[in-house]
Amino acid sequence: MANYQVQRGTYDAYYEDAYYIHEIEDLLGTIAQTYAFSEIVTPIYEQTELFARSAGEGSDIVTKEMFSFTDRGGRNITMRPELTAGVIRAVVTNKLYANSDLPLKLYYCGPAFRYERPQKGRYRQFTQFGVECVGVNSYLNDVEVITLGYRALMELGFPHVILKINSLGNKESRQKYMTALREYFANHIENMCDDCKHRFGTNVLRILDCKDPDDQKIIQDAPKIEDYLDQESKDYFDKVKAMLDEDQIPYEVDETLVRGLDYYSHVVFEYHFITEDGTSLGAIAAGGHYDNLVKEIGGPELSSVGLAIGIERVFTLLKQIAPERFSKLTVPVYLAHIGEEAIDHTYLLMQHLRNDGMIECDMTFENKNLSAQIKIANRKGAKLLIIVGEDEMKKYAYQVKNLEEKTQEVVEYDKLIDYINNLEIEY
RNA sequence: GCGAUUAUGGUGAAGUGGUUAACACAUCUGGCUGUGAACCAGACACGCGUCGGUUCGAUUCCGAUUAAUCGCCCCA
Repeated sequence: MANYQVQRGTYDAYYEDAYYIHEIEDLLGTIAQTYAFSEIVTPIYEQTELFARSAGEGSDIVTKEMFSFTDRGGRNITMRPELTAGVIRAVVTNKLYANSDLPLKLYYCGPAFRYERPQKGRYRQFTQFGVECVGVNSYLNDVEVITLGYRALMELGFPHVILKINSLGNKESRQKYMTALREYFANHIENMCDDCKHRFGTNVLRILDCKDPDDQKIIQDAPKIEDYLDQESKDYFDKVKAMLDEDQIPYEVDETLVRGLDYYSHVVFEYHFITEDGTSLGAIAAGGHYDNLVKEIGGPELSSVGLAIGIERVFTLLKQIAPERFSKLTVPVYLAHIGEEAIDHTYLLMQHLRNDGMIECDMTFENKNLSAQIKIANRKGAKLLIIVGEDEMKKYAYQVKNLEEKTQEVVEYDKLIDYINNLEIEY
């Protein structure tokens, strides 16, 4: 007999987990809607080329983390490693920019795939929620997205969130800065760690993130992005910061924040959360401004700003800091029958409650004795137990027992739904 | 892709180179066929992640493999 197991880096969600993950996604969707973003659903796979172009040929995502395959028609296919590229592709394919008021404000939620070493809050199939604002015409678009992310995390129940922001400047500023960095590190790279040597070739900016203490000393004296931003880039960043201040969104500027995707420019940001016992899952959400992606993918020149939230990371952390929020799911009303003859009658009564009263209820179809049924009701967390026996069937009036207060009274068939609704049971 | 730790039932877990793999919780049955407790008597791993090896014999030793967790890389 084959012994199947869940694939590495994937997981099954059921019962409370499935329910609350959905609740988190719904809440995020609602918040995005209040910011006037509308949902977009795009395919889970796209042609490989799309991701190779958008994420950057040299990025780790492209070089070693993609789930790629050739389909039966010989096409090169990749399971999306992130959703932005697909969303922008959809915008271009459907020419959404042509007949809508800009900017386009879209949100998405769905699975993404990266072939990585799994860790806590980090899976090979994971869920991203995010927003994209395509065709920005004001620094306020950036502010709006950053704020949306911050408010969303607060709304989800994080007691505090560290928002880090930085500016990579426009394309020219960024180019100049990267050249300066390359020149600077060229003289030091010999003495730096292997990872940095690798980054030197692929993405110099990433060297700034290095945690090696010896490298840190070298990095401290490296050119600062601030000095390479041209006036336009500086003004842009200043205006963003000023408005965040105005709107009382706390942030800290982190000059080493560069992000891994090649398409970012101007403002980039990350949201971090550290629990009291020091657990950090890295960024729980992150995003940035990008100027060239739409054009790169075949559309007009449109600047955009976007943000992605890692659902699994959010859920893992929230469960750790506020487990009481994710309480056991219950069935509020349970029906019990006495004697085999009462089962069918009870079933019809249950259907009446469900269909005419939208009352969540359940019963067993087995002929069990009453105490066994009470036990099941308790296990399911029922607040109310309706007992159907010989007498009750004759009179169409039932014993309704409040399992918490241990009280009991007789309620007639016609009044049952109102009776239950008036109790205002908390689900 | 690199390094480290771990792996026993539905759950928490103890344990040993050799007859029946503790204990607890949960679950099921009966004592108790109209009311949630307690109690009593039973049941519940033909198996110790998987596959090989050493051995007269392995869950226990060795190897490989798979998975989880942690660190790195990277990222949500």
